Order: sequence, then C-alpha cells, then structure tokens
Amino acid sequence: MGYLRIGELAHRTGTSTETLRFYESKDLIVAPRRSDAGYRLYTQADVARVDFIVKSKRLGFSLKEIEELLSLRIERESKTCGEVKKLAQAKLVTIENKLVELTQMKSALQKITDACCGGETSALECTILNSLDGVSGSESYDSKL
Amino acid sequence: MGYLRIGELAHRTGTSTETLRFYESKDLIVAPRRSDAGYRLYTQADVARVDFIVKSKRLGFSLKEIEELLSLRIERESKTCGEVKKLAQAKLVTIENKLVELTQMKSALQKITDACCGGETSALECTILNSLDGVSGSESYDSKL
DNA sequence: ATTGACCTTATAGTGAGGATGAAGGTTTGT
DNA sequence: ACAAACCTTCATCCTCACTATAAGGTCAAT
Repeated sequence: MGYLRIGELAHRTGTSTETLRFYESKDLIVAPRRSDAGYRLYTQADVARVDFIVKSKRLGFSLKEIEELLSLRIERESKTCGEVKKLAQAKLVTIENKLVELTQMKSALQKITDACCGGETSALECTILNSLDGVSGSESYDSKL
Repeated sequence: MGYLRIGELAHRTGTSTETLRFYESKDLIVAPRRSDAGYRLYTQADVARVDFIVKSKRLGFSLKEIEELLSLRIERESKTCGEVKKLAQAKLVTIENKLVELTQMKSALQKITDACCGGETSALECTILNSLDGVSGSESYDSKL
C-alpha cells in the first residue's frame, strides 16, 4: 500500500511529472523503486522532499542551493560537523537577509495600498520605488557560499 | 553632472552591461537618454530601479512579476485605483506567505545548528526535513495573478 | 479488444540571462 | 597622436530550470 506514482506525486506537490523526472535526473530526489512495469513508486518521504524543493524555489533558492540545504545532515559523531555547521550558518545569514528585504517590500506595498483610495498620505504619485524611499540598497549580499 | 554610463550602473547594482541592455529590451528599465555619441546615460532613479529588480529577483520573483510590481503606481484620481489596490494586495499576500515560509526554514536551520556540536537535542540524525517536521505543506499558494 | 488515462525515454524549445567576439565609435590619459 | 578603456549593435553559443512533443508501453474499464 501507500505508493504513489509520478502523476500522483506531481499532483500532491503542485509540480509536473516532467519536473519530477527532471529533479531525479539532477539528483534532487532519490531515484525511487520501480513497479514491474517500470513505473516510479514514491513514498510519503518523497512528498516531503519535493514540498521542500518547491518551497525553497519559491523563496529564490537555486536548485544547487536546495541540494546543499537538503544535504545538510548531522549524524552523531559526524566527522564533518564543523563543515555542516558552517554551511548551515551561512544559509541562515542568507535567509535573514531575505527576511529583511521581504519585510521592506511588504511595508512598501502596504504604503501603496494605504495611500490608495482614502489614505491620509494620498500621494500625487505613489509607486513601489517611492515607497521604498530611504531604504538602503542592501549592497552586496551572500556573494560567496 | 551625475549621469552614469552603462558600465558604472552595472557596477553599482552588481549586474552586467549585458543584463542592463537585456532589461531595457524587456522594458523593465526605461530606455535612458543618450549622449551625443549614443552612450546610455542613467540617473540615480535608474540605480534605484535596478536595485529593486535585483532585490526582487533574489526573493524569487520572476521578471514578469517584477514588471507588475514596478508598474504599481497610484496617481491621484487614477481610474484604475481599484485595480492597483487589488494587485498590490495580492502581492502582499504572496509576500506574507514567503515570510512565513522563510521563517519556517530559518527555525529549521536553527535547529540544525543548535543540534550540532553540543545541543541538548543532539539528534542521532538531524536533517532540514526532520527539522521541518510537523510543518504543513503550505498547499496552493498564489496560483493566480 | 480497444479506448483512455497513465506511464516510459529521448529530444527540442523557452525564459532569463552569461560569455565571447566582430567591427566599429568615443573618451581619457600620456 | 595614439593606446587603453569605455561604449555601440549584432551574432553566436552556453547555462539553468524547466516545458512540450514524439513515439511508444501499461492498465483498468467497457
């Protein structure tokens, strides 16, 4: 029981069968076992994994970065614990920067909707760039690793 | 005074001259005035605009979405004020969802770094997928508009 | 037994650039 | 006056992350 074929996995994760085969070819998901007919048979673990990929992509991570995130895995007495921690912390910085930028965009958009149709600040012309006024350019950002 | 040529704009925004010409061809930036020699002459406003494009891309918006964001512009007595507000609010929802997901990823990564080398929760095996345990799949999300 | 929905692989095309080069014009420094 | 560094268009090919199409195999229902 419980196995999913590729179409069902695609449906549950909001992807497509082509995308899933593509992810498999890129080693983002593990090649699943096959039925006698050669059909791919997936498990719930695969659903979680693909959900994570989809979510990460939405947040602007590349497939390469997602692979790095997925490979982050601490095992007891891992020899590479330091490496893992270093990478995880670098990713944390990336995420924190993204959070700051998204928050800036959010308040800019909020200003626009507030100014629209009845705001006190009803501007002669209000754009998202105006709304971002005074926000630093954020400069360089996660340039390495 | 104060005009930038394409190389300088590329440098300040961390892009390339090719990218800037590409954005111009896609109407993401307005074709700037030219010098007598035909060189593109940009202003500070262009810097802000390109910064915004770069920032938005980092956050997972497509060029098409960025164009929508940039075209959000409330003018007094705009006939399409309702439209503008509707689009802005839809984008706000998108951004809020991204904020939630980034926050989830952040705490998952935090769990990993905490578990690593000396955490109480020192797991036998800790991965980002384990750390996200119990987080809903976020399901459908900004599917239209 | 055949239709239709599903699966298989393989190949080609698209969007958003990045890299390089040709063939030329411009601007700055020396 | 001349080179180096910049700019112009156009052209070509590369990468990444898909997306679409082709040509065929499988499976459940009628």
